[in-house]
Amino acid sequence: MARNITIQDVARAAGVSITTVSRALNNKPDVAPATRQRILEVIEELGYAPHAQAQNLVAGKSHSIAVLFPADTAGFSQLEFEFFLGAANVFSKANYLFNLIFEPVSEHQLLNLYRTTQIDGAILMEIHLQDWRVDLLREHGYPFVMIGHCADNTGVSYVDLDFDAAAALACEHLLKLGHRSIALINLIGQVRSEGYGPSTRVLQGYLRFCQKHRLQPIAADATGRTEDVYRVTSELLDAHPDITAFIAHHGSEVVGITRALLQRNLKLPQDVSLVGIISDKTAELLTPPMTAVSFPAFQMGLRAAQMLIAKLQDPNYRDQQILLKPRLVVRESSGPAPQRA
Amino acid sequence: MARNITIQDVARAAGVSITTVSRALNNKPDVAPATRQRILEVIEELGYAPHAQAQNLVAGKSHSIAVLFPADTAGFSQLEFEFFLGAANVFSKANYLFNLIFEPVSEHQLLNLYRTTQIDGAILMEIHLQDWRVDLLREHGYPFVMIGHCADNTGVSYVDLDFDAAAALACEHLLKLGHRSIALINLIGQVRSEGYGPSTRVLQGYLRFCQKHRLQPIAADATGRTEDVYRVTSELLDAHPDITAFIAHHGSEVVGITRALLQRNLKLPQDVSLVGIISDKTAELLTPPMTAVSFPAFQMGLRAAQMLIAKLQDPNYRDQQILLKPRLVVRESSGPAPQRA
DNA sequence: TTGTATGCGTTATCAC
DNA sequence: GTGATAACGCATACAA
Repeated sequence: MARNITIQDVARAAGVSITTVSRALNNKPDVAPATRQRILEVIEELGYAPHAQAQNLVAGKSHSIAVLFPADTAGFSQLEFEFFLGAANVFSKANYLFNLIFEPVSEHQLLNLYRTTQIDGAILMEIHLQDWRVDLLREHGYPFVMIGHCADNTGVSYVDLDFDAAAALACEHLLKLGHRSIALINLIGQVRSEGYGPSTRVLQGYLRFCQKHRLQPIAADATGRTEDVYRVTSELLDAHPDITAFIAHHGSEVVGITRALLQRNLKLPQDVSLVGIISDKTAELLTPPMTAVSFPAFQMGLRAAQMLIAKLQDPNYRDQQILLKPRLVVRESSGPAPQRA
Repeated sequence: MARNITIQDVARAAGVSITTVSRALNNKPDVAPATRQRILEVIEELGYAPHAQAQNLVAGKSHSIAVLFPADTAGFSQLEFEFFLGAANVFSKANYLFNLIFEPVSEHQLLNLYRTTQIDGAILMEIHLQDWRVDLLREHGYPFVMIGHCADNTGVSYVDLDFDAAAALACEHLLKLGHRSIALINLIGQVRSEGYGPSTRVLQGYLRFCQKHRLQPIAADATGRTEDVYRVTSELLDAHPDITAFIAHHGSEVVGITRALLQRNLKLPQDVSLVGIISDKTAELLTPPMTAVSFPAFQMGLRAAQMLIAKLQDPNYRDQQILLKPRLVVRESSGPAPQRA
């Protein structure tokens, strides 16, 4: 691997100063057409490309952003991938490098990402109602955007799905089908611990719906681990034989739930209905295709990235807080409530 | 957001020169314990962290690598995510930034990633038998590692699954169960075009197996799009009513195949067996859980990253070419061949 | 043990 | 139009 060509080499070869090369490179005026032409030819010939780090050093920017997605290895899935695709799409077009950070970061590490100018901004995922990362970055004035939202969102931008409404939407669909014993398996994991936004809001929406329609709430927590979901589902079925429907908060729960149903010879959707909050892709992958509140992860990643770029580049940017209305897609995992004894 | 603290500020506050600060920072000898102590205190107090870009500029490195995964939006799935997780795991520990590039790059763009020192190295995915990216980088001597492998792999490092053997393994399992009309739906897409490594090798392994055991090969190509797979599957079933088993090259095919079976009221595994080459996670998500050759994506991402780091840091590094032996996990989508008329 | 001076590859500010 | 020259923040050879 040969030494990298520098602007010096180009200048020398073109018989001009580096200043002029720089000007030609950055499409500045005040360069004679003939000179510019010659310089561009030399650049082409030498295969020169400006040293990004040096440019960044002068500009005081890194042209690189990070997506902080602390991954509970149990919980990853199709969904997160769609977030990344959406975001990467935008960043690549805006000429930003897109860094993915799966490891949970410490306070120190998070600040240092900015201080060292490794990143210009960040997208935070897996947001909790009280999230120290948000408080920290807000306090220091470092640019970031959330996928998700906190209890207190003053002065920050975010895009999130309205999980409260999503739960209600799923319940409503089931209620219309005649279900009155609807169980919710909620997601609480290692990363997604107590106070994890979506879990809290799904539960809230569910409980509110039950209260409003005088249904008995039947809810339980589980991690994304299949065995755990399986166990919790089984316990619920034991304790509440009248259950005719389940709501699955997350794709990772589906296996455990269906396995528990299968073991009791309960069929979807004849004996039990199941409604999820998952991506369309995943919903269609399942058998039967799953009735679900669409999780528009690609769009959310896209929007978040756009917001971050605007925040970094537009001095007049005003924070946006986008709460997406949920949309239900009826497929084949839900049906009329069965008549039981 | 306050201006960043620099080594100058630290030097001033500690009453020493920047050289001494630099020494203390990098754990060099020749710093009086008392001085070092004082400097570290100042650093702590000021919240100083060295400017990564400036360090990189001096060092001539970027401490950042890219994973090039040209994503056919149709084809993404669980699998790819596991690659990333495995790789990111290694990079984060080695203190490298992990860039994900989904957009297909041009020759120019690829070279420029290195020339501009945006990256020190790359992991190439979606490798074709003849892959211009590989030729280009090899020719220029830029460090990279492949997940996958080409026809000609001289002088490069890679990790790949032995797809040829994987196909044979799947066939063998089916043959033992009495199946003699085994159909293969192979994957050819936009990104995964003609000459895509895994597709070619799966087909090869399949054809060889058929020849060896005097089975009639029944193969067809399909993109990852569900409708396409569905159509192809249906056509195969029409043309070959004797088919009792399918091999699915990739997770994205499963929906289309099962849908076609469902429509004909063919049940898994009683009427038809289905064996995939997919990640364990995906296999277990399906109903029935799918008999499959495990795709150890996490491990492959991990190994590739380790190889790349070694290549970047160890001057004596010798290229490794790792072809993983496939492993079959029998689940519930395969069973004895049915007796037909 | 510590400090001075130079260079990494750019861009920007000034002269010419 | 063009070219010296000083930054950007750091590491390092060399001096002291």
